[in-house]
Amino acid sequence: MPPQGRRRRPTQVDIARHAGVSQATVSLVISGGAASDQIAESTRQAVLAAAAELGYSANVAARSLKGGRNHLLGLYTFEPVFPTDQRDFYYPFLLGVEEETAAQGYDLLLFSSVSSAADRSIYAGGANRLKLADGCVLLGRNVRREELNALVQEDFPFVFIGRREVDDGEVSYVGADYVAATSAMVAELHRQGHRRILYLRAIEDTEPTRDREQGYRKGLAAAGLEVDERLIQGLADPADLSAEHVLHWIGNYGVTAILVEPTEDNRLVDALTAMTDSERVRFPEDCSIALLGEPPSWTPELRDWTRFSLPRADMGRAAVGMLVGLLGEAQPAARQLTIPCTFVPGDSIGPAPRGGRP
Amino acid sequence: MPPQGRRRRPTQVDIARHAGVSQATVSLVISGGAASDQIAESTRQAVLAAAAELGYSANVAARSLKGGRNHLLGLYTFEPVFPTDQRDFYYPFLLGVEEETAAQGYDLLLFSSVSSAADRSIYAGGANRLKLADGCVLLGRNVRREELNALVQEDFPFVFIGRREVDDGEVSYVGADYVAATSAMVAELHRQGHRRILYLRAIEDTEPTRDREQGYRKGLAAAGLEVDERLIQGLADPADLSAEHVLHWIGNYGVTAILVEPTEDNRLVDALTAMTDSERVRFPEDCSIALLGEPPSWTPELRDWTRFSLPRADMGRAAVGMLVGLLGEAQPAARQLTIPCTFVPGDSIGPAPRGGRP
DNA sequence: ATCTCCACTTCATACGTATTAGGGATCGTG
DNA sequence: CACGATCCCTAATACGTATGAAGTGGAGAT
Repeated sequence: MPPQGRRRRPTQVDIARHAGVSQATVSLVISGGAASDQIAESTRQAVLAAAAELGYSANVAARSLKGGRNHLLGLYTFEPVFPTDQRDFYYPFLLGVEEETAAQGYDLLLFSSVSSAADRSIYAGGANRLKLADGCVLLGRNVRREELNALVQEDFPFVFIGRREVDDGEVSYVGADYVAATSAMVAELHRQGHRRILYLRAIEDTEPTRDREQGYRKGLAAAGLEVDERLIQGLADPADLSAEHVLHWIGNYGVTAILVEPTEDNRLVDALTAMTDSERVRFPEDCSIALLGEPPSWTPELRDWTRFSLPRADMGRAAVGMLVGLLGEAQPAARQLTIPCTFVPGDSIGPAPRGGRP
Repeated sequence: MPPQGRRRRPTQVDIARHAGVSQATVSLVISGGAASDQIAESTRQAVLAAAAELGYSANVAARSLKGGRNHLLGLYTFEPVFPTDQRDFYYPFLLGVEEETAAQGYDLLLFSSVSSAADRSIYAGGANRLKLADGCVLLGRNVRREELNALVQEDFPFVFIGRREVDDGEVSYVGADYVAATSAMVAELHRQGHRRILYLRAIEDTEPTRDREQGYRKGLAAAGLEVDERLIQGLADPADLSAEHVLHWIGNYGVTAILVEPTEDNRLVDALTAMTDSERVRFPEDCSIALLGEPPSWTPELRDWTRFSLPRADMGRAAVGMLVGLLGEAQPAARQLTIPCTFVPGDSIGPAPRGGRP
């Protein structure tokens, strides 16, 4: 006996019975594809009427099990986006993804059910949850490498927002051109007379960090400057950045400018603001400083730090466009797209101080 | 011949063959449920080893096909949320919905694939798209009544954010208490000496508007004031609100205070700002003014209008909680929940001018 | 009248998993 | 030795859809 509490949702079989045809006919009418013009108009109408009357809607699971498309794109983030202050950073990506998904005629499936950080796994419960969607956009800094590898091995169609690499195989991505942007930032500082430029990088060795370092070295080379490895400093937590640090670098290394890699949250900006407020070191009079990226949100009362900004919504849109492209191909090959960043002049860099160490 | 381009992912059958057991045994081991302690330890290990070696991951589609539920909650908005400036209004709802959805262990399906306003129908394509999800949260002001009716008839589980009524049957909703909030606003104005209070309502006769009007009448009654029907004015577009209007009301009707129903976009605030800038009428010196709700986003440089604000994220969370509750019931009955609004004092109301008409 | 052809519809099956009823050993017991 | 009991496993089936093959009936041709 079927459960009588919640009425079972109607299936194609129900419609078929109701309209006096076979389930196969219903399928042909509903999915409306190539073979559907084989159906007589009267039959088609009868089926549609029955479907409307019974309130039919296709079962996604069955459809995608069969191998067909269900017109869902997934969005999966490796970090929790919504509850934290990171959301200000990720929201523009989401916007772009959402917008383009709608424009392409897909619906968006937000993978978010995680009870704890440990559960934040694509393969939670032994299953690749992403497979519910036709393809997936991935996002986030703290990638689980083994999962990314597995995804590539399964060759599930996905596009990463941000450049990513895996050991074997290639990842499709839409990335920001950190190399060029960082290099340009070095060039600008060099133009203003700086010769001792410190690069403050994240500890983790992720692609975005590697790209910035590469841009730093490239920029120095282009300017004809030597790389002093002591000027590449790792910082576990940008909140640790203090006036003491900066004064030490100025005094001991002759540093006149600092490039800082920001985080997706507000820690870096908070640290900078604290430093400014302490008035122990002035930017850019004592030292120029520029951000290799853009903190989450920019409110007008915040200081206009020199930086470059990512076209986040554009990247989201481009990722969806690429994904839909991949889905259309029989033998999809990985694609890569790099989008330039925008230089934001700001007011935290200036000419190198004259009194610097020679 | 299997397609060699996209390699087929291993299934339980593959593992079974590999481990020399049956598919059923694999399923028992993998899903690990109640009956899995029936399996000999040696067999279990063999299966797990084979699964690991082949890189098995369960197929969600098949799993949820078998089970009926797919652990998806839908979010459908009757207005386009993302590309417009309305998004600032709807975003907090989305936040709450997303957060609670994740907390409840569901994924969120955003229905957004609409190419035109005409397509913005639940029943586009003759099928109820919402049914892709186990249940759905609905949102938006411009509801399609006939669709809402149909949804209720189908008894598809859904919760509306905002109070809604249908002709027959009951809608589950999480609404804001506009009646109490508006009534309280009237009381506050009365306390400050106002006797001639104009209510500027939306033209459309939706529940939120009706509730505000009810609160207005209730507030007047509680203050012992008569209702002058001329003081209830409809405004098709809040952008039409001008200094001329206000001066006319002050001069001809003796109005000393105005209550305005805001829109989800920035039109009302723009109109108010324009009026303030024109300096033809001053708030609150010439006339007090308060908003019956809250415009999309509040940036610090914006004037601090007196208003009340909706606990939008809370409403989103509550809606999801209610929906999950409904899904858990065998015979779900409609539920209603009303959440109080917060009074924001602001600076646009003050004591009634003395020189007003008696 | 028989055959062909065409337009339309149905049959049969596959997709991958969960589950229930039961089958085949092995063991203990009478 | 026969019989049930126990343990471990498998066969069979259902879930809802899509699709290539096969079938049906009627119109037209021979």
